[in-house]
Amino acid sequence: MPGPISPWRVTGTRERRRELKRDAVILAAARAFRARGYHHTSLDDIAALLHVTKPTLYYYVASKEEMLFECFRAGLDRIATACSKARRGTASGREQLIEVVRSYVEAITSDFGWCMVRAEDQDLGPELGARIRQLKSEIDQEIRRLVRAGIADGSIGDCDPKMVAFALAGALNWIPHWYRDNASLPASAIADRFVEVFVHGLAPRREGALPGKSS
Amino acid sequence: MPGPISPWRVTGTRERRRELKRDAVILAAARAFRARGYHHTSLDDIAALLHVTKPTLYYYVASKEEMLFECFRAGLDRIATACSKARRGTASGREQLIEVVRSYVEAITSDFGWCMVRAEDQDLGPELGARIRQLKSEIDQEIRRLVRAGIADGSIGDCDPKMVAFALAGALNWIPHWYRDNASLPASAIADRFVEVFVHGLAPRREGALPGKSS
Amino acid sequence: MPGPISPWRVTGTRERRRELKRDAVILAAARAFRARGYHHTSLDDIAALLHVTKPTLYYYVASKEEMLFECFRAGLDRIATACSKARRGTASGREQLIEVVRSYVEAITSDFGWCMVRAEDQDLGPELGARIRQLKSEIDQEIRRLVRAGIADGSIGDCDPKMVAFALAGALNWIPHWYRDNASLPASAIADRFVEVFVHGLAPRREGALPGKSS
Amino acid sequence: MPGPISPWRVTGTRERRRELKRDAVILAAARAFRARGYHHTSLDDIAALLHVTKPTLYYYVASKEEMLFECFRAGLDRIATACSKARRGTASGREQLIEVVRSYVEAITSDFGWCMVRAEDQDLGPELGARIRQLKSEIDQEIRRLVRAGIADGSIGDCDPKMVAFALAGALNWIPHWYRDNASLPASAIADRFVEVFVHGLAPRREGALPGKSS
DNA sequence: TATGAATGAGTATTCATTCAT
DNA sequence: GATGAATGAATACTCATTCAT
Repeated sequence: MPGPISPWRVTGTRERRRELKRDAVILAAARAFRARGYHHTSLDDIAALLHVTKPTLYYYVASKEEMLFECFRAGLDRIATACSKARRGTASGREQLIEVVRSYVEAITSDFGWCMVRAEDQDLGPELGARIRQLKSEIDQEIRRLVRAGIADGSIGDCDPKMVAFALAGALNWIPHWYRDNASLPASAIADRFVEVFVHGLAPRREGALPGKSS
Repeated sequence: MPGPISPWRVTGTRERRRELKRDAVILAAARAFRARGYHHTSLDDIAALLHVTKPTLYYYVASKEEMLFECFRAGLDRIATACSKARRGTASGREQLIEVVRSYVEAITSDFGWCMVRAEDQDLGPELGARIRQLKSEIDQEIRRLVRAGIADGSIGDCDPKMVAFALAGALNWIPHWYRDNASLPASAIADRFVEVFVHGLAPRREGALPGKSS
Repeated sequence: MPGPISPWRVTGTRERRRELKRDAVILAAARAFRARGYHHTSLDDIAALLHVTKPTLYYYVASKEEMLFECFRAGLDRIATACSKARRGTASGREQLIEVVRSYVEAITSDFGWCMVRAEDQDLGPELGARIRQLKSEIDQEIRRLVRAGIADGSIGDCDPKMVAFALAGALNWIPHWYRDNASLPASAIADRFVEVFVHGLAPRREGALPGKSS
Repeated sequence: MPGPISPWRVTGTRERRRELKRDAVILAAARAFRARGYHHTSLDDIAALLHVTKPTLYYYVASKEEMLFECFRAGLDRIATACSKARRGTASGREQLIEVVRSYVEAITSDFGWCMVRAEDQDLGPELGARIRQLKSEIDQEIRRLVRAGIADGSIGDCDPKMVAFALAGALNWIPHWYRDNASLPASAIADRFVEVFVHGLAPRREGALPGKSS
């Protein structure tokens, strides 16, 4: 996943080349932000990662703020996609929720995961800040919806959907705080453990208890 | 909890007054950081909150970094206290863990909660940064220990203590992201819901299942 | 020697232009330091001299300290060059020493003379401070060497080379304290007088020795 | 000469006690300035040397500037005294000049020597700055006068009194740059060497020449 | 006398951003 | 497309100085 990211010197249609480079800028930004934090990352740092000079960045991006926004969005989009994909299925609310968790873990361990949860929307102006908050809210609502669906179809026990969504999202969003690319469990294993906890809880399961689908 | 915080013009022994003022500086910093973010808070902002001039802050604190450190510490100390208090009991691992969760929620919804989890230790020099990381690690270890104790005494089912600790801490640490002093459930209620989820999971409980302590 | 020093708006290769501008920054700093003293000179002052804004200075120089260092070095280099040039000759030790004095006076009446002797190496960090002290020491050693050479070849009478070097260097280094570009003797005349004093002393020269009324 | 300098806790008439303390403040300042440089010495530093707090200093001295002024003056006074003392004698100009040199060396190796020559009158306001410049000028004039007297009475050869005064003062004033209390020759020995150089010059003395008082 | 507390004024440094080339 | 050069704005920190007690 790391590797060289500078597509300067690349071929394709003008349009395509430009797009590739812009993506590379965003990705480099995401990595730098993750490594040093947004405020401790200067545009020079990012430019250096791309073997380019600072003003060049402005050819692809309007401002540092926009970089952050795009990083946010890249991360949030993955989650949102995960959510809507899960919803298209016909499985029970619980099964759909589990599916979302799996995709969520996958997404949040990516390069953009850090930005998604650690970057502060304080750093975005009111305009972009509002858009990000909107995206975050949609994901939140989606999770609550799934919980409610589960309660409705009997696959989830009685609970407070809002708090459950907060607890679940919190556990997932916290991953970038401790996840290390090379030193942590693979995303799928993390997801397994999380599903286990959230589905069955910590209380010991008694004989003949729920035939959960824990892997 | 908010209210006036400036103890300028207050009485008491010199020692005591100085201590009060220093605490007020830290608290004002914590609130400002929570409201605007660390990097968007200037010392002038904090000074203004206290109706004092900037250099006065330096009379009580060595640097902006030290302010952040003290905020960190104020929050972490509460959690650490909660942990060690819980451990002193003779209850089962699970009961102790639940107790920690309750105190944790109480602590993290305080003014210092935000700093504790959102402030980046990137902003601390190597010296102070290391100390914070140490404190955080201790809390993490403590939680894992309780999980293991619960597994050992049978009050907690088989699980991966490390991942469980991450999930639990994540859910708890995420609280400052959504908690609003006046608009959210009271801390005790949040704790109840969280305990419910983490102890019993989302799967519907079968008749006559665990006699949990759900409220 | 004063004259306009801002090469902003000048031509040449990019490399060359940059070099010229950096030199201009150093020179402007030297003049400002000489006029107002290091600590009373703000970067704004220097920037104003160059009709440039403050951050521009940082494009050419890393810090105010570096400016001072370069001023130091510019002056010391001239002296060092004078010393080594003199030594290459085959003249007697005394003649070489006299040659050094002439070049020394020339150098120390330059714009950088003041920095060389009046700026305190206290103002340089340990790193740069050490380098400056090293350069100063080399010049000192060089002068002592010439004195010793003179004693050896008989062109200089018996004396304490170290103290002679101190006396000589002191007289020369003091020049910036009283020298005024427009109001003092030209450098060569100053050198003549100094050579006269140091070579023959104050005692009247006469056929058959002085009827000194030595105590 | 170093030793403890704080006379707080001392007896005597009120007047006398105050005077002693003021002197101690000036001396502490002189030492601090010599050790760290004027601009790198804070009033806290000086107060600490005296085991006193900063505002206390203001009870004895009007400002940091005044401290510097008094240090200047303390040094210059010693020189001036040396000059006028020498002049009272009936010896030849040369002998009087030699006497001045001896006293000068004695004075300039004192704690105040550094301030006298290294402190910049830039740091004094126009008022005090002018007074210092006046004092310095008087000493300069005095030396020139002695040189002229020597020329007149035949004890000094033909020369440019102004340049000779500059050379001589330079050599003497430079002493604080290299003099170390514990590691250099004693003042009297330094004076001997300097007198030797300035009286007889570096040129080897011819047979039967001056029966100088070389050590 | 001495001090704890407070402050006003000043300054080096950083960095996102712009623009002529 | 890309860059060298320049800048405006912002901010942490220092310190001499004052004053009520």
